[in-house]
Order: sequence, then structure tokens, then C-alpha cells
Amino acid sequence: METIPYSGDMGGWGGPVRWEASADGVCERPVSRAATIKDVARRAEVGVATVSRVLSGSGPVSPATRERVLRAVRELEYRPSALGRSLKTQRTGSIGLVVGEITDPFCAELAAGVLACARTLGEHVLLDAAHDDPAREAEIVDRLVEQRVDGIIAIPTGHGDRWRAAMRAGVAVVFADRAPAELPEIPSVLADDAAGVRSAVEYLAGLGHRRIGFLGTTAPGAAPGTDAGVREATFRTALAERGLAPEEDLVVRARPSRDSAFAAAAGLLQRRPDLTAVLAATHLLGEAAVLVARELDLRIPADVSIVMVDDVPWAELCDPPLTAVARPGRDMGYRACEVLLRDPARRERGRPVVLPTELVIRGSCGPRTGMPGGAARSARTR
Amino acid sequence: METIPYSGDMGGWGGPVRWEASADGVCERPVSRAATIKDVARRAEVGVATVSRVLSGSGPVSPATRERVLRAVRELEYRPSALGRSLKTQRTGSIGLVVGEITDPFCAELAAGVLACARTLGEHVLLDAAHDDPAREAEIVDRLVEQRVDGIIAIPTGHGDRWRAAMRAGVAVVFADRAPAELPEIPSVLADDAAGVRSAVEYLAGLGHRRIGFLGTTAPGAAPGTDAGVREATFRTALAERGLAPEEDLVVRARPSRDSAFAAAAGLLQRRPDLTAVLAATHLLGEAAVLVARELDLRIPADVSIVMVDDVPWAELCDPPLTAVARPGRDMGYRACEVLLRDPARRERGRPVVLPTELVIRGSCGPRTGMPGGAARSARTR
DNA sequence: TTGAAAGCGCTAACAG
DNA sequence: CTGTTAGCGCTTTCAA
Repeated sequence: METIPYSGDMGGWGGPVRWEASADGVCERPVSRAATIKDVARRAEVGVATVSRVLSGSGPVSPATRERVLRAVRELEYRPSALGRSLKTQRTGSIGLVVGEITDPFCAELAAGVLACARTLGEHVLLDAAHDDPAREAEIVDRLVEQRVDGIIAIPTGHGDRWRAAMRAGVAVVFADRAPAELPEIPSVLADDAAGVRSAVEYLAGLGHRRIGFLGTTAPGAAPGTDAGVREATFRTALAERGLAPEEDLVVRARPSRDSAFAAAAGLLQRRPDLTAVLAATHLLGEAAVLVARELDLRIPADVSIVMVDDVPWAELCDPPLTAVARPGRDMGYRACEVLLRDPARRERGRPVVLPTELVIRGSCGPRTGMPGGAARSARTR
Repeated sequence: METIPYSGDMGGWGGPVRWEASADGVCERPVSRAATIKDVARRAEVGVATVSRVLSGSGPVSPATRERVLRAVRELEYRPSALGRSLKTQRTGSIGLVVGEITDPFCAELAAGVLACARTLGEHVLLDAAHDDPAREAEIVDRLVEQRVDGIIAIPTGHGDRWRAAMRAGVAVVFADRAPAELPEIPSVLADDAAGVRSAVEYLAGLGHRRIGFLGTTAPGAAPGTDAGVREATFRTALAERGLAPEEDLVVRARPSRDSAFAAAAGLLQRRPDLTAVLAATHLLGEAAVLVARELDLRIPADVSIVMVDDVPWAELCDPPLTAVARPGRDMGYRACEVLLRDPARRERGRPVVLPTELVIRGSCGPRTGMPGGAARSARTR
């Protein structure tokens, strides 16, 4: 048993204390380390098992003993170490959350949902951002596995290997928002993007628009089944169903950065002054479309109608307010967490949970005008 | 030593395997648990200490042994458990981050900064949101202490007790964005809100505005030294310096919710149709001001000029784009993490790190007009 | 250069 | 009802 230097004038405190020289090396002062279950047991004059029983509420303890233990706990400000417990129980009570970029409103919304659910279930959340970089994602997953998280919720960007490795290591995984086709065995919680895009196209077509531009994203892995793929594919299908030939020239893709989005929007709007509506597949693309339209002196919706996927707070503040396909980010996060933590059955089957989207109609779309202002537009070159 | 059921046809795999009945109780299949350092040692036919040495790169190991160990690691897909290591080393390599609400753009920006710095330092980030609720904050801090995080970065909302307890438990704490006056011993990283508000007031005053409204927040703890307090106090001071009597009627406070912000803005703008400019102390208040102005058919900036504290993405998208006091949220997060993890000296002293703000001038402010349109405004009552 | 062994703080049998 | 004890997976002396 270790011996602990004991200070007489501490009134028999009995807590863990050690003496350490302070930085200046002159005056010494007591530095307390966190109390352990042993310290509590010693002070309450009971065994460590009893302390554990009292604290976890398992097993029988006499009221008198319980009181003694609780008093010791209070006096020592004892906080059981999750480390010891986790090592023993093989459960850490924490989950990993891997998003693209936490400052992205959708990711943040999803994170909020995860946080809310995790809280009700008493779990901690380890957050990290992969920035759409598969290598970084792989590294994050590795580290999360080392931390022995009980599970991982991710908006995946990379390929299958690392995720399979995680599952082999015994870590449950649930995807949110995206579900790589190569990993059908991993359960996922998605928004019904297809329905969302379809509703947007139908809305625009119903307004009389015939030449609709599409601002999409280059799928990182270019894997079919990726959200970008779904949105673009649905756009084409929906158009075709209406008997509108999907002109290749009207579909442009950008990388997920503001610059790239802006360039894509500028390219589209300048190259095709004849289009009367734009469907932006992400809020970044929607933002770019609005900015570019403004730059080109295009009036919204008189000259060009705009719809975007993802309803973010600024959609309401925009002038005119932007029509958008709302996706339930928070619900998706909450649901993903539920699937991960309390729905092993569903996890087993791996069929995706699909949550509905909603077309929120505001003021950014109008009927196709006879004169789309092509002359004025082509005259200006940003 | 434990005995492990061994399956002949696994080709002498030697990894940790146990047999478990699957859910349906019919077919049995092998369920692997994560390999431990012992498994690796056994497979490489060395002692666990050697494995540890190889993996941590400490101590001398012969090339041959090292190779054998690394091969075993590879074959078993061994990932050292952070639990075991943390328990031994008394460092978890993770920090806690407590924000108000992760969907708040400023909080998210700050979180991104923390994430970035934590990553370079190899630390994990445990995220939680206190939702401006001191009780919740206290609970989160308690749990973080149980997790034995190496430190905590927080945008604090509650009172001192819990934070002091955390420090007593040996957890370093750094505040970001706010620094309760009651806890001067805890280091903090702040934005120079006073300078920011002052620059905004001077800008408006320079434009000729005399009756400037202030939309502020009710400080949760009402403690002086809180950001809300600083912003409002600075507003009054700056006004007074300009010889403008700070009319009580022109200062209103809201709780940090959209509804409350909207109500406050509506109240101010309706009650005082004579004011020509508004300074919003948060982006939520700025949003409310814009929405209310639009609702009341007030033109920005012709009828009313608006400046807000916190430059968020939508400020640029607003029409007209909103002039704002930019605060370096990401830098603050990064810096806070640095102070926490690699600047114990500064932590010791506890003098706040103050980062500069910048007035980003866009189109939402104009010179005071002779006729502020009071008649038209008071006629309408939302 | 290597291995054995002692814990880190906790829980969960298992005896009393 | 309560205490003793054996690990959980790892690092780290200390000998060999």
C-alpha cells in the first residue's frame, strides 16, 4: 500500500494529498489529485465494493453505511472516474460524430439532433470534422476506434474499407445524410432527397419554366447513391417525365466550397442567359446563385427563379426570401443516434430510414416571363 | 492465463475469438472482440512490454522483433485501447467543449477553431451544448470531469461554483467569448466587444444619427463583465462621449431566442418611430431587426440604418447587405485551445486574451435622412 | 535488448 | 449486508 505524506494541520482530512514544488521552486503548496474510490472507502471505513454499490445503486446497502459513504463522497468531492469504469465494463458511454464541417448549418443541425438524443441516453459525443477529405475521415475513424466509442454516426465521405474495419473492431456505425452504395450493410438515416428535388422541379415546371438550370456537386467518390448523385439524377428524371429534354449545358457541378460554387453559378448564369429558373442542390450553391444573380443585375424572381435544397436560416432573410427544400437535419441526427444506440434490430437489417422533405415556398420563384431579359443579361460580364 | 476456444480451420489465426449464439439461436458464428496488447504479444511471441515499446517508439527494440510485432499488429488489426493507456498515464487526450448551441453560427465557428487546434495537438473534443441553462451547464461540467478530460473550453453561462469545482478536480478551464467577473482566476479568450460596439456607434454617429436604438440581451446571470453587459455599457458610454443622452427608451433587452428577439425589435421600432438607426448586440437581434423593419415597410437604410454585432454568412446575402461587427470566432476557439493545452504560463496569470473586432461596412447604413418617415411608420402596427 | 510484474480506478463475482 | 479479490488494457520500472 502506498504511503501518503500527511499534513497534521489538515485536520485528519484523509484525502489524497501530495506536496509539490510550485513553478518558482520557492514556496511549496499542496496539490490535490482527484480522489479515488479507495480514498472514499478509507474515509468512510468501508470496502471499495460498498462504495461502488452505493454510487451505482446496485446491491443492498444499509442506510447507515450509505450515509457514511455519501458523506465521504461529499467531503472529498469524489467523482468516479469514467476511465476505470469503462475499462472494466467495456463501454465508454460515448459515441463519435463525424461531420463534414461543423460550421455548415446542415451539419450543425444534425449535430444538435445527435447531441439531444445522446443527452437523453446519457452518452457523450466526440465530435470531429472530416472536411470532405477521405484520408482525414479514415484517420478520425481510426482514432475513434482507439477511444473505444460505443458507436459512430457519420456523414460519410470516404470509401468502404475504413468503415468495415471499424465494424470489425466492434464499433457500430450509422450513416446520416449519405449512404455509400458500396456499404449497404451499414444502416443509415437519410432525407428523401429524391422527393425533395422532384417537388422542386414540379413546382418550377408548374410555374411554366422550361429551361431550368441545375447547380450540383461533384460527388467526392463519384459513387452512385451519393446524395449529389441522387439529386442530379432525380433532376434529370423529373425533367424527362415532364417531356423536357435535360440539356447537358444546363447542369453544372461544383466542389463544396464557396469559391467553386460561385464560379459554377456564374458560369451557368452567364453562359445560358435564356434559362428562367435555377435549382441549387445545396445551400452553398443557392447562396452563390443569389449572389451571382445580384451581380448580373438579374431580378429574383422576375428574371430568374431560384430554389435550393436545404432550408437554412438566411433563406428567410434573403430578399426575396428563398424557396427551399427543407430537410430535417435535426431529426436525422436524433434518429441516427436512436438507431445506433437503441435499435440494434434495425441496425441489423440495414434498411435506410428515410425522412420526408418539405418544399417551403417563399418569394424567389415566379411564373416564367415572356421576356427573360436576355439582352440586358448578356451585355454584362461580371 | 485464459484459454481461448480455438478453431482449427481458422488457419492458426491466433487472434481473440469467442463463440456466441446469434440472435435466432440457431446458427452459431464467431464474434471477434478487439485484439489486446496481449494477443499481439502472444502472436509475435514477445512480452507485452515489447509490443508497447514498438508501438510507442520508446526504448530500444531490435529490428527483427519490431518487424514481428508490427506484423502481428497488422494481422490482428490491433488498435491500442485509449482506455488502458489513459488509465495508466492519467491523461485522456481529450478536452471538453461547452457551447450554448451548436447551431449558432458563432458557436459553430468557435467550435471549428477548437477542432482545428485540437487536431494539430492530437486531442479529441467532447462537445456539449448548455443552451444557456446554468443547471445544464453544471451537469455537463460534472460529466466532463468524470470523463477526466484534460481540460475544458467553455462559453460560460452559469455561476462560479461548478467551475471552481472542476479546477479543484484538476481540470484546466479556459473561457471563450465570455468571462464571468466572479471568476477572474480563470483565463479567457475574448473578442474586443467594447471596441467593436464603439466603432459601430462612432460610425453611426458619424453618419449623422442622433437617436440610435440598442437591442441588447438580458445577461443570464446579470453579472457585470458579461458580454451583454459590456456591449450595452459601451453603447451608453460611447453615446455619452458624443454628447448624446442615452435615452432609456431606446435600449431594450431580449432573451436569446428568436421570438424574444423579434418581440424586442418590434417593440423598439414601433414605440420609437423617430429613431434612425439600430445597433443589434447579437446576430439574432440583427435578424429580428431586419425582419421587423421589412414588416413595418421601413427601408434599409433609407428609413433606418442597422448594424449588428457578429458577422454571419447571411449578412452578405441580406438585401441590402448588413454592416456588422465581425468577431473572430474561429480564432478565438483556436486560441482558447492553445491557451488550454500549451500555455500553462498564461493560464497561470489568467489575464484575458483579447482579439480585435472589425467593423465590416456594407450597405445597411446611410446618412440620417431629414424625414425619417415617422408618419408612415406609426400608421402601421404590424 | 527483453520480459515479468505492479499498478492506474473501477466493477462484479464470491465469500463471509 | 459487507469486504476481498481478480481482472479490464495499458505503461513503466526493474531485473535478467
